Amino acid sequence: MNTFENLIEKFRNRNYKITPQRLGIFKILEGNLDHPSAEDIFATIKKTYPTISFTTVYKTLDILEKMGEVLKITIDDERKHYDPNTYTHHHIICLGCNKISDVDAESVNPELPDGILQEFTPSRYHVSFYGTCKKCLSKQ
Amino acid sequence: MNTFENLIEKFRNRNYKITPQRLGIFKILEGNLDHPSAEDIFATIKKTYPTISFTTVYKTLDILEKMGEVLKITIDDERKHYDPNTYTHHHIICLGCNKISDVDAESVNPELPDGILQEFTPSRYHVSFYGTCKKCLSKQ
DNA sequence: TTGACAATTCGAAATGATTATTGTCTAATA
DNA sequence: TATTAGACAATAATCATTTCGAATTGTCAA
Repeated sequence: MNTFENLIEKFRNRNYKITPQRLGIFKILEGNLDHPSAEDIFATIKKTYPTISFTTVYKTLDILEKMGEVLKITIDDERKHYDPNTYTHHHIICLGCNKISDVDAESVNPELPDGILQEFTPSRYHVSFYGTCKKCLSKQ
Repeated sequence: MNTFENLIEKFRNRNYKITPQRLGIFKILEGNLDHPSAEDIFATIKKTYPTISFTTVYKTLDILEKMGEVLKITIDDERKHYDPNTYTHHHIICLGCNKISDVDAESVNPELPDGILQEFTPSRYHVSFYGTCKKCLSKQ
């Protein structure tokens, strides 16, 4: 995702107001590799703005998603996660601790068979790898 | 997934009772390539068993999932879908009509870079291709 | 700097998917 | 036949997410 300043600029251009709550959310997301859920973000920002509401968090994330500045990822059964890294990339999910990590796109190269390409025009794809991380493996 | 008869056998072996409701659900799932949601299944079986409850549908699907006879797929933001095809395979999702279709696994071969393989042991993976199907493409 | 106004906030209540609980019924077994 | 475990439907509960209305606050032009 863009830098903090970049996002402010983009919000201004679209006539979205810059509020301290939104700045707080931008700050949490900037460079964040943890794939936080809405609740994670809410919990974090509550430390700085104890009065912020869940609604504000959801609305801001919604705007960011529609602007293409964050990805809403649907790989967890329980809740959605947000990823400020909008470059094409993939995820590995540890079935032990549920931690989600990034995988660069270049190395992963799934292919669609010709037969399907005649019926379907792909615009993007996403790969989810499920398995066990080193830490969880050693615990077993 | 197994055939209808096969499932009955497996249920018997685990001392799960064979009820007409469950048979109805088995029948709906057998060979089903539509990736129905719990609600889809509920709506269909309601035609045969108007008194069946949502709970029964969820419980049966839950048992089937735990037995490894159906996959619960989490690619739709809104709800979960169930897939009786438990062989490793992938999905294409049309962004126009939301239709989900299968892609055989053999042709798709995503790879994890070595660096990650040292930190993470994958057990399975799933690829979601997003795009537009022929029908929706012609409508544009 | 101020004032007006639309955008934004908050909190409560609503929603929709899913899960848990409960009392009743049924079928298998002793 | 009596006992009992499991399955049923209905209902209530839960949990993430959305919606709503009223109060508040950035923003911009005067």
